[in-house]
This record gives sequence, C-alpha cells and structure tokens, in this order.
Amino acid sequence: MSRAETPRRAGRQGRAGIRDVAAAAGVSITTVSDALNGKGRLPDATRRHVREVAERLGYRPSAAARTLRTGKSGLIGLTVTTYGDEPFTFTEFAYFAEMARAATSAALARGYALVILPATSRHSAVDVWSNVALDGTVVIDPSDHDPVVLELVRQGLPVVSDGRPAGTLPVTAWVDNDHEAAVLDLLDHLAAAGARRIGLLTGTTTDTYTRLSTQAYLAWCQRVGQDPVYESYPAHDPCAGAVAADRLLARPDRPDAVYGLFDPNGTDLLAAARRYGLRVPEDLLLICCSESTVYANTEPPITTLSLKPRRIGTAVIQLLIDAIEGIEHDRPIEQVIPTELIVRTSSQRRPPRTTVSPPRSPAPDN
Amino acid sequence: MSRAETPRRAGRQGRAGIRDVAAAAGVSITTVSDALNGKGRLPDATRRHVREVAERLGYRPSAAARTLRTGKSGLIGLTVTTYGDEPFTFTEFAYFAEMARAATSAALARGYALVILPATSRHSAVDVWSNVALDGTVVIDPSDHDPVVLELVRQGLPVVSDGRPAGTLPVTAWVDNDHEAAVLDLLDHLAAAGARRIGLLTGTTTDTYTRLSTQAYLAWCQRVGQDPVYESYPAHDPCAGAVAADRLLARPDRPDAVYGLFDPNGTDLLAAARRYGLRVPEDLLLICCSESTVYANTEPPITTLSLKPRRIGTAVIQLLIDAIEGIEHDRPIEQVIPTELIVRTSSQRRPPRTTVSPPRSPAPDN
DNA sequence: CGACCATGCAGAAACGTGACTGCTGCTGGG
DNA sequence: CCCAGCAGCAGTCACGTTTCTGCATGGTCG
Repeated sequence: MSRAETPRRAGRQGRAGIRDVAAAAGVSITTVSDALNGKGRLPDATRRHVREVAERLGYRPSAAARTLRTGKSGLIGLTVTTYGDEPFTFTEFAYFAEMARAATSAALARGYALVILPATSRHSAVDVWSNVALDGTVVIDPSDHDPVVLELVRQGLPVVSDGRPAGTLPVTAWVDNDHEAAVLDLLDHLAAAGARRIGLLTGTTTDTYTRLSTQAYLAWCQRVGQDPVYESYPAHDPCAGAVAADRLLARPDRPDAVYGLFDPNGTDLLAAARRYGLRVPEDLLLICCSESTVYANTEPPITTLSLKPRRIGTAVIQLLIDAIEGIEHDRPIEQVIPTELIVRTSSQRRPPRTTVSPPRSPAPDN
Repeated sequence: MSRAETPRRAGRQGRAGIRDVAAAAGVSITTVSDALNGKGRLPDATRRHVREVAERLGYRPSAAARTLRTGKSGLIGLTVTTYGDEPFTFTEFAYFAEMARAATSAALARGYALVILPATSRHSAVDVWSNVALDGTVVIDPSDHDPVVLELVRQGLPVVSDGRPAGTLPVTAWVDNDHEAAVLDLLDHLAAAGARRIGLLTGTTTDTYTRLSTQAYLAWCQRVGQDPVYESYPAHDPCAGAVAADRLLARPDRPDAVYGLFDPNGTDLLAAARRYGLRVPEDLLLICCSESTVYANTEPPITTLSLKPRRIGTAVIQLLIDAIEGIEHDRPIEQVIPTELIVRTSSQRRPPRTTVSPPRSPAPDN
C-alpha cells in the first residue's frame, strides 16, 4: 500500500503502462487487463470506460511482457539459404520472392509476422537466432542434418520445411512438389512435340530439387533409350549458367530440345541458340523452370514449369500455424503441390496460331 | 528460503532456465548471467565452469525475458506497401526483393533481424504491429500522413524511410535517389542518341517516385521545346502496362524513343514495338527503370536505369541502427544514392559493336 | 596488528503483463 | 430472517532475465 500510492511517473519518457491506465481509470490493473482482453466478468460500462481511458492515454500493451507471460510471440522464422553474405541466391530469386510473398500474406492474415533469419546460426557476432522469440519456423530446402533445424526441434518448436527433408531430419511437416512427375511429364511433352534428343541443364549442388529432377531425367532417358545429354554448373553463380548453356549447345551430340532447371536458363539458352544460329522452336525446343513472367514476352515466348511457389508458401504457413495453435494432425504431414507446365511457343513445333501475342495475363494463381 | 529449496522442476516440458543452470553449477543466477554475458568480476575458472554447465543443459536465454528487461528486441520492422491482400506490388518486385535482400543482410551483420509487416495497421483481426516489440522500423515509400509512421514516432521509435517523406512526415532519416537528375540525364542520353520526340510511360499513382520522375520529364520537355507524349496507367496492374505501352506507340504523334518508369515496361514496349513493326533501336529507342538482369539478354538488350536498391537497403539499415544504438546525428539525416544508367543496345542508334554479346556479368553492386 | 580495499559472489528488485485467488456487497429463495 | 450464491472487482504471484546493491573473505600496507 505504501509504495502503490506513488502515482507512478506517468509515461516517463516512454509509453503508458497498464498501471497508468488503471490509475487514470480508477480501477485495478486486473480490471484493465480483463476489460481490454474481453475476459473476466465486467459490466459493459466499466469495459467501455477502461477502453476509453486506454485509448486516450495511447496505451499499447508491451509485446515483450505479453510474450514472456503467454509464451507466444506471434513470430514465425523464415530461413533463407545463404551463399556468402547474401540471403537467398540469384537462381531462387523469383521463386523465393513469390513464396515469401504468399507466406507473409498468409501469416499476417492469421495474426502472425515473419522474421527473416539466416540459414546458418553464426551469421554475425551475436546469434540472432537465440535473440528472437519464435513460435515456429519455416525452413526452405534444409540440408541433410541441418544444425539449426535440429536445435529448433530440440527446443520443442514446430518446424515446417519447403522441400521434403533429406535423410531423417525431424520436421513437423513439409510441403513439396512432385519433382519426378513434373520432369517426366515435361519430357513427354517435348518428345510429343518431336524432340529426338533432349538435353538437361542442371546444377552441381546436391539439394533435393536438383537431385530428384536429374534422377527423373536419367530414368526417363533409360526408359526411352536415349543417351543422357546434360551439363552441370554451380547454380548460385549467375555467370556459370550462361557458360553451361553455351557448352550444352556446342556439344557434338547437340540436343534438339533442352530443359533448364533454373530460372535464368531460359534467357541463357535463348542467347546461346542465337549465337549458334539455332531457331526456336524450329531447331531447338526449350523449356525452363521459372516463375518469371518475362518468358511470356520473349522472342519467342518460352514454355516454363511453375512450381507454384505461392501455393507452397501458403500451405507451409497454414501447416505451421496449425501446429503452433495445437490443431494437431497426428503424424508428420506431407503435402504435395502439383506443378504447372505453362506451354508457350518454344516447346511447340507448330505454333498453334501465328497471330500477335496478346498482352500477358496477370497469372492470378502461381 | 523455504520456497527456493524446491529443486525447480528441471526443464519441465521446456527449455532449461537460468535458474536450472545456476542450480546445476552450484552458483547463483547472478553469477550465471554475468558469466554468460561477460560482465561482472569473475575468475576465468568460474566463467568457464558456468558456460560448460549451460552448454551441457542446452541452455538458451529467453529472448522475451531479455527483451522485457533490456527494452531492446533486436527486431526491425520492414513495411511493404500492400495492394489488396498481397504484400508489395508487381512493379516493385525486383526492386523490393533486391532492397529487402540487402537490408536483411546488413541488419543480420549488426545482430538485428527484419520483421515483415503490412503498411496498414489493420491487416487482419489482430493488430500485428502492436504484437511485436520493435527497436525501429524501415518504411518504404510512406504516404503523406501515414498513420502507422505517426503512431511509431509517437511511441518514440526511430523510423527511416526509403523514399523522401512527403509533406511533414516526421521520420528520423530517409534515403532516396535523385529522381529528377536521373530522368534529366537519361533524357539527355536519348536525345544525344538521336531521339527527336521522347515519350514517357508513367503511372497514375501519386507516390513520390512517379511524381518526381514525371515532373522532371515535363520540365525537360519544356526546356528543349518538345510536346510531352506520355501514357499513364495504374502501375500495380500488370496487364495495364502492356495496354498502355501499346497505346503509346499507337498515337498519331508516335515517339521515336520511350522511357518506361516501371520494371515490366521494357518487355511490354518491346512486344508493342514488334506488333507495330518497329525496329529497336533503329526506329525506336528504349529505356526502362528496372533492376532485372533479363534486360541484358533480350533481343535487343535494353538500356535500364538502376535505382541501386542494394545500396539503398544497406544505407537505410545503417541509419536506423545508428539511431537505435544512440549513435546520434543531430538533425534529420537525408542520404541521396546516385542512380546508374546501364547502357545497352536499345538506346544507341549505332551499336558500338556487332559481335555476339558475352555471358552477362554478375553485376556485383546494384 | 588493525584498517582498508579488491575480489568473488549472493540477494533481490525490477521489467509489464496475464491469471489465479479471494474479498465484498447484494439478491433471492427457503 | 438467514445464508448461499454470484457479480464485480482488487491483490498477488509468476514469466525469466538483467542489474544494482551489498556481504563476506583474504591480502596488503601503514
């Protein structure tokens, strides 16, 4: 009683606390808390009065205190694979941006915010990971024994991964495309368009996407009895892609159709084809995996495989928030998102129509 | 004493607390805190012992409790302009992605993490803004009397904006390009290449970038005595850009050079030029403002104006963290980042060389 | 030999909120 | 008329840190 009487330096160089509101409204802090959070049993008059006073004082509850008390921060970590100092790589650019955009939107709609965090725990002098209170984490393409993921699950935090986890990584759930099916379907499409020898532009990295896609290509080749024709390059190096595209078309066993696994491969292959005087699609059929809309307006427009990053981003967030809020599914959830082959001129020997291409559409659902 | 004796349910269904470490190490929690944070006066033996025990128990300090106690969360808000439900618009896509990438990297290097937040306070049922403890905020292109910014500065939080604030918005600091100078320089470049009538593809929105750029265009026209030739469209609609590009080239007073303010304008204008049988650059000179590297490999390659988003993102973060950490500059800081005109074939009547274009460079500093 | 100081550590008070417990006065039924 | 029950609210603890204050102990110097 003796200390409680001190009027508490009201808003001393900072925001008003719940105590200031209680004092100003002539009630206890319990009543303030209950009134603002819609709990307890209070008459509407008191509730309105307290809310009015809180509004007048510009009271905002301390997020830190609430987090400490409730154990929920409303924050979701989003790890991005880092090469060197930069978060997310050049080749993943459009994909990651689209995926992050959808994830951000989905998280905000459910009252959560995303925190961008590095894939490595020791990115700077202080460990940013342990400095932020997370309710859960989304990891993109985690490696086999990702130490960050292991540490997070050890702490009991739900972890959902974009891309099926390699090895025995104990994630709460994952979302991925069916990469084998996508590649097989796409190769059949090229073969149906008249391709006799299909080449592949792939990466030297061992991530799941590259590995599964390449394996599917090799399996397809074996099935139809074609010798594999492919070039690998470090996908994080934007220069190397153009060089590898050139190498692929310079081979003695030059393919008459190429699938490029990474986003810039389309323009790379197109430029290389021009250098060798190859017409697309007459001499060379072309498909690349990309989310970029520029391929709708290239000369010629290029067929792309979309991994539907927006659907993936949304799905990942829904699964994670369900896990956070205890909407428990019993066993590890695996969700497979279908890909979409956006067929354009570059993969068709007979372009369906020779009219001018209309202005590109907004592509509402990729 | 009576209560302190209870061994504190060690790590009951959660992480070990500082008290568990203290008990296990046989010291007080003060000693643990000092040992781990490098404070106080402790012999190295004690320090090492405590760290060992903490490591063994897998102790991680609670970020929420630390934030509550110290008042610093290590989190920086990043607002993105939302159109409809989606964070950041299509036209700002590459710019925003690059800028956010650099900002993320710069923040992590100084021990801070970025939280992506919506520009509007009421994006969902709960107010995400008041649910997260921020040390400061980066706002991109704030509107004249942005209520979020006003609320933040009222709370005493530092706010740094990307784009000079309109009106009397009380930001702590801002970073921007010199848009007038960039446009004037670019128009001179086109005129020097032989352009007689330069057109503009601009937006209907009233943001600072669009406004300043358009004003500079009009001022340049007046100076050289050319009638302005421009088309406006809602920049957030990806379809409208293609239509506006078509409209611009369909005019009776068709320009022989065009500058497009937004990222997709390059491919839009190129497609429109093809439809009207205009050769680039022989019949039509082309420049657009873009950060995308696809314009290095289009047919022909298109000259672009880069706003240097990575330098802007880095600068914004440095100014903000300086403000947070009390490295005070006395008055509102304004930092102007120069733009860069990346000259390619589309803006040169005589292409400097007709050799094949080499694989594009990694563009280390845009 | 006694006073003083540096060293090594423990106790306890915050930080601001949420939630449990419990106290008071009023009302209605037996 | 009395007591059970409930509405309406206040007190108090706990969340897990950081940090201020302060108490011992042992060594040193006048």
